[in-house]
Amino acid sequence: MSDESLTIGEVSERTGLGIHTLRYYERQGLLLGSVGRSSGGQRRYSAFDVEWLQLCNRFRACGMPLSDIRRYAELVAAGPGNEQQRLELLRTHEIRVRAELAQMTENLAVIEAKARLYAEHVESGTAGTLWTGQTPTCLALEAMANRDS
Amino acid sequence: MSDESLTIGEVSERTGLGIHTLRYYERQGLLLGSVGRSSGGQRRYSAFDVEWLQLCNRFRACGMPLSDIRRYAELVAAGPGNEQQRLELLRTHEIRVRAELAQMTENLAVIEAKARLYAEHVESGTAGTLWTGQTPTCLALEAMANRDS
DNA sequence: CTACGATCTAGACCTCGGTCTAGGTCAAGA
DNA sequence: TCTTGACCTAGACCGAGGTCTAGATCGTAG
Repeated sequence: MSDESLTIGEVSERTGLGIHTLRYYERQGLLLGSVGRSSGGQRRYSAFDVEWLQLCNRFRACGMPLSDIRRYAELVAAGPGNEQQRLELLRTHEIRVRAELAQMTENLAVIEAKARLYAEHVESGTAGTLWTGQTPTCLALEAMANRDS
Repeated sequence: MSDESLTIGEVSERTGLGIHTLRYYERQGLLLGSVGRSSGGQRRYSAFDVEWLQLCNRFRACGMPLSDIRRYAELVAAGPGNEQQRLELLRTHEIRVRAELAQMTENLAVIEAKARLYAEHVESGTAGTLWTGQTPTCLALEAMANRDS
C-alpha cells in the first residue's frame, strides 16, 4: 500500500476487475499510455490509472464495446485538440444506450404484463381455467402451444 | 405464403431472426416442441411458432439468456400445472432487468455529465484552457492523464 | 421434365470479453 | 538467507450467441 503507486492486486480490489482482466485491458490498449513499472518489471498503477479504470467500468456497464473505449483512450492519450471527437464518441454512445434503454423498458413492460396475468390466476387458483376455453390475449400463445404437445 | 404454415425463410422475414439462427434456436430447444415438417422434411412453422419467436425476441432484447428461455419453453411445453414456476422465472428476470436498467441509467448520467462539460468548452472554444491549470472534476482524469504522455 | 432457388444436416468457424495455465521472477517478512 | 505469496509473459482456453460451409435434397415455375 505505497503512497504513490499501487500493485495490480491493489488495483484489482479497488476496481473490481480481475488481475487477468487488468492485464487484458492493458494489452487491448484501454489504458492511457502504458502503466508504470517497478525496477523489477511489475506494474505500478497511479491514482489516475485507477480513476480511468473506474470510468472504463462505467462505460462497460452501459454496454460500450472495448473497441470504443480503446478509441476514446487513444483520443485522451493524444492530448488536447480532439475534444470534438471525444464528444462525438460519447454522444454516439449516449444515443445507442438511450435506444437500448427504451427497447428494454418496452419489452420489460410486456413481460410484466404477462407475469401479472400469471400472478392473478395463480393466486386465485384459477390458472387451470386459462387453458380450457377461449384464452386471454397475453397467454393465448402459451395456451395454444399446448394444442399438440 | 401458404395459409397455415410458413417456410423458414418467411419466418426469418417476419421475426428478423436469420435462417441460421432459427435453426440454431430450435437445436437449443427454444421452441415449443418441434417445428412441423413438410413431407420432404422442410420446416413448416405455424402462426404460434412465429408468435413464440417474437416473444423470444422480447426476452432476448432485455438480456434473458438462451438457457432461461429454454427453461421457460420447457415449462410451457409441459402444459398447465407449472404456472407458479413460469411466474417465478419471469419475476426473477424482471428483477434482474430492473437492476440493470438502474445501473445503466446511473452510468449514462455520468457519461452525459462528461459530454456536457466537453460540449460547453468545445462550443466556447475554451477547451484548451481545461488543460492549463487546475482542472474541473469531470475532466480532471483525462487532463492529468496527459501528465507524462 | 428441368432448372434453379430455397432448405436440409452436420459440423466448423467466428466475435466478444474474459479467464486460466505453465514456467519463471520479484519482494517482503522471519 | 530463505520462504512464500504476488507478479511476470505468452499463449491456450472458455462460454455465449451466433454465423457459415459443404454437399445433398426439395419444390415450384416454366
